[in-house]
Amino acid sequence: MPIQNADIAEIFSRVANLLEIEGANQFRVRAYRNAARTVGSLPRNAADMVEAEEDLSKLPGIGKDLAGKIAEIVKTGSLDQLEELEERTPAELNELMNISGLGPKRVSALYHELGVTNRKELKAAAEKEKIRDVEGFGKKTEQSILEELSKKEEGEKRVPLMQAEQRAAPLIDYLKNSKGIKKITVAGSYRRCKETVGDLDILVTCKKDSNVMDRFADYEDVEKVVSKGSTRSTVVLKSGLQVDVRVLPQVGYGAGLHYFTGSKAHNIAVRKRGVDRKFKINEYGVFKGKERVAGKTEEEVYEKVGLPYIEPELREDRGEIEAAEKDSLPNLVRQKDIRGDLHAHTKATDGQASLEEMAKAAKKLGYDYLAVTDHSKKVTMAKGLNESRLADQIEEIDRLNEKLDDFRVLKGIEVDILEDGSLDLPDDILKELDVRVCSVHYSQNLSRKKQTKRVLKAMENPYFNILGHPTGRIIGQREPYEIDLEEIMKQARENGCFLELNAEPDRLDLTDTHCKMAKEIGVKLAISTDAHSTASLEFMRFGIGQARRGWLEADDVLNTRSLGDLMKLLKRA
DNA sequence: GCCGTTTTCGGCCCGACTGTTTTCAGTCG
Repeated sequence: MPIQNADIAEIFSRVANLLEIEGANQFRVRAYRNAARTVGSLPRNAADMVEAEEDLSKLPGIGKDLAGKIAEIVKTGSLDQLEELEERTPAELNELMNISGLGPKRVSALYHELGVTNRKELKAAAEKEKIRDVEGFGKKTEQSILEELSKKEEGEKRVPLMQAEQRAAPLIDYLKNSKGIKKITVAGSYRRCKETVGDLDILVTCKKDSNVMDRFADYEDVEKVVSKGSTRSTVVLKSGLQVDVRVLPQVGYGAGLHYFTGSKAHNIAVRKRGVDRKFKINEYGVFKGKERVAGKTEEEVYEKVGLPYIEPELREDRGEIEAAEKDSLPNLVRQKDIRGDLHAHTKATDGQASLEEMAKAAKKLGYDYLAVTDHSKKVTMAKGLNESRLADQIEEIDRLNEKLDDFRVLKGIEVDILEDGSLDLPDDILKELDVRVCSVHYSQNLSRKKQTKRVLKAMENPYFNILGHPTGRIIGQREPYEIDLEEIMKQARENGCFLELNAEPDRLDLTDTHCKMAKEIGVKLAISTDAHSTASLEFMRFGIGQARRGWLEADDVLNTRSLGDLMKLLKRA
């Protein structure tokens, strides 16, 4: 299998960690971290770019040296430099860096003073009370290391955005009732609509005598108060989610909001522009010397560094600064651009609501159309439809459409793509439909080559419209299946097919970088909820967030089209 | 290691909180 961008990112990240433990120049370390991030979120395969002999040193933060290293990794699958580093410094130390409270200096000290190289040895050293004797450590640090180690070793503690929403809402309501509260906002990756959220950053402006910090620490769902100060406090909730509250002065609210919305990489890039213009930018404002010259709004902050306002979803330092500079930022798709939903289930298969209930709920959301796309027969677990039951549903939809004003239920199916690339229902029934979402549900573990071939074959069918949940991943539960999306997207564009951005919060399939890839290739996406109930039609907002993170504009999205235009686009050939 | 309407060398974002100190290093975001 060709080297993936994530593999390259992982190697650079390990190099950065080991260099840092060895005490290398911090800016050199940062260069590797930046490279890991840049390559990891590249909308194209770096391996293909190397193959095509493109100049990788044109990428931001990638110079001649790192470009050469990327090529080396692509060609050999490894990096000599990393192997040399690992001969000097145990690779296992990487895992110790993930323990909260341990950074490069402490990991290095533990290794050199006590010979600790992994969690097990660290635990033994802590239990024998050896850590407290190392310079710079003490009893408390030793104790907190033991606490961290006793936690279940979870790789990633990030939670899906929807879960974060559910934790945030009651906490915000509670904090609003503190004394002297003026404004309260959730910033961080939550505001950037990232698919998963590592912690909640809550910003507060309030009067001087507010009790918000005390109240925060007393919140009933708090498991542990990590730190508590007058402007910043951190707790861990019983669910394991970390929450930070920061108190900001009103005059610098925009600067604070900008600062705590991040991303870190975006902030660094903006602050650097500030330095170039002799400004200092921090969470309190934009300063010239000691004088605050801006910061009441985010717009002011951008204006001072010579940029137009940049939407939170774009703030990842993935080219948005450069685009802003050239005044070529995308005009991001909005919820109100969406005219309908193209993937929904009913009671006929595994949905919870009737056809009519689903249609009425969609109409209530202001849509013009809803495609009913129940499963096909292969999905027996969900009582998938065979030819005759689908024919019955088609008639039922005709009858319903006669009753509905200004709204159209589209006849559809979520038809399985079988292992040989054929579709699970014959053409003579598929041709009776308005829209066919084609999905892989079985044989997900084929090789990359076979899986890609399977979907490419399916797209040859003239009734193939939209590839449903294109990678099959379920966040935190199921890895995406191996598939060459770049090739699929190019073929989809040629064949007049589309890909779905499944808005279900545990799927969000495609990712933000996939969306950007689709835009660059020129294939349109359908943002669809895959709703199995009337309530889940509202998952559209998560899909919109993801699409915005992928730089999509209304024109890049299939279901921003009027019914008439949509029907034309769905007719292939 | 990267990068350049101040620069091809000398810079590289900024502040809060904690614990171990006795003025600050380390970590985190």
